[in-house]
Amino acid sequence: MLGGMTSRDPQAAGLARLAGLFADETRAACLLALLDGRAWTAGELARYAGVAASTVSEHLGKLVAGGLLTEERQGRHRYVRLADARVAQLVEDLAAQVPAEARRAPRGLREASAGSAMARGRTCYDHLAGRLGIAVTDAMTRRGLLRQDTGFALTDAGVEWFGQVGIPLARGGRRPLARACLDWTERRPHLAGAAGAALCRHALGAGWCVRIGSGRAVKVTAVGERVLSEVLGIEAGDLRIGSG
Amino acid sequence: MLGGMTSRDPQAAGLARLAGLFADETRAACLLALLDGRAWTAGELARYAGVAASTVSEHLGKLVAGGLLTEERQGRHRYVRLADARVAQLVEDLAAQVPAEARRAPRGLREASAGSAMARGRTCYDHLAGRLGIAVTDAMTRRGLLRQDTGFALTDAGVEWFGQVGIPLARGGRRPLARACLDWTERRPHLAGAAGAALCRHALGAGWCVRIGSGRAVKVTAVGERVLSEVLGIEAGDLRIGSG
DNA sequence: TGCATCTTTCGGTGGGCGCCGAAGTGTGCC
DNA sequence: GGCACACTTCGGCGCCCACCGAAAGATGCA
Repeated sequence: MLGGMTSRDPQAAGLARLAGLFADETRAACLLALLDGRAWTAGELARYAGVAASTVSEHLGKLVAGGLLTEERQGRHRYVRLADARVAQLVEDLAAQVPAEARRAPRGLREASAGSAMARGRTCYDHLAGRLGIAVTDAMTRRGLLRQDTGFALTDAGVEWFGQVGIPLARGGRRPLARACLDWTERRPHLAGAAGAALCRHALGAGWCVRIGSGRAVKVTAVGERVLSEVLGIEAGDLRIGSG
Repeated sequence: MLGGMTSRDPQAAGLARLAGLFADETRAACLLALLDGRAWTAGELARYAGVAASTVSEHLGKLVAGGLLTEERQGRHRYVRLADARVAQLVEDLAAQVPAEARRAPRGLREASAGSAMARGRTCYDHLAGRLGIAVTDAMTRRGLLRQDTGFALTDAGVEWFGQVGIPLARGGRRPLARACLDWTERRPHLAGAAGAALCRHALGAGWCVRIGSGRAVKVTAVGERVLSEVLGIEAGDLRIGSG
């Protein structure tokens, strides 16, 4: 539309341009893959998306130019990652609005197994998601550390809890401390924001859970089961609610 | 890409399809116009967007089919509106991410005057925005009715305040009571969600403010100034902060 | 019934863009 | 130096889609 002309409505033009970055299946697949919060090389994304390397190279150029990704060159590799938490949130928000029809039962055994592991626990950019994320969020709400009835915020007891457990909360940053992330497999909100990121970082650092393979899936360790039971009252059964 | 073939990644395909609905300047302009929360006819949108009626007709068909709009036929008119608050939120979220470069000083005097009125106060789907929305949100935070330091939620005092002022809060619905909406002119969060909608509805119903013309802009009345001063301690000057 | 208004359908046109393979550039390794 | 590898650039192809005007369909009004 409107060839080289300047646009009549800059806001609409900007919105259309931004949305256009998501409006291609290959680019969308890349963005969803990058939602694991880590850096991927161009070649990995090309294989993942099933297109030629040259194709993904052009896509990454657009995504970087559009501010959605940042890149880091290391030798002959081009690493890209989501630019920041706001971009991750945008991807999540859009993905959460995708009509449910798009979810389809996995085909093979391997795929089904991987899907099940993902459903149990995974990271969503920088916080915990899946049934693990929900269990943590619910437990915090049950114990009065988080309130979801009038919005979504940590309580004073919740802030204190982070200190007691030994997780430092960086307050004062521009990022909200607590925010709801609506996951697209479980359809329930779970803890995101600076507190969610700190919790996830600590959980991985302290060995409460470990990453499975190279993907987003995480698994609660024996240590993790004990600690989660102690500090939040989460029992192992709570992680298996709704099919295993 | 991938002609009639079924897609390899349904999630990515769904995301791309959804984003594609926003990825056209004319459709984006329609969605932004509809962010006033009211129903527009196809002809109004065509004139607004500056395209032929036949063109907008096709666009509306796609937006309705995609679930972003609902339509209501009345005689020879086709009224469309945003499907629900979730869609409105999605439009807001995307618009808020548009790089600031897209905002440009208005050209004519008429346009500048309209822009100024919009900046002072307006509705954003179903809640108050602009400097009015910010003033209300800040005042509620200052008075301990809303907490933004650990997330975004009404406090118990805030829930009580709604009752005292005579604004019924429909709790228990699936929609969160309080939610932050990041406006794209003021770059600060203001109150959205069920409570924000109830407050806006009451403010218009009780004559605290009135709509200006046919657009989104609203103006605080004399009654409104008095009431806002009484119940939230907002003085008239608070609405003029940051250029008038 | 006849006319005006709002909307939709259809055919045609042009441009944008996603895709690929081949060739080119830069880097690491032996 | 020479080879392998990761990525980029380029040319070309084909499809999709936003656009318009003309004509048809639907509705309200006189």
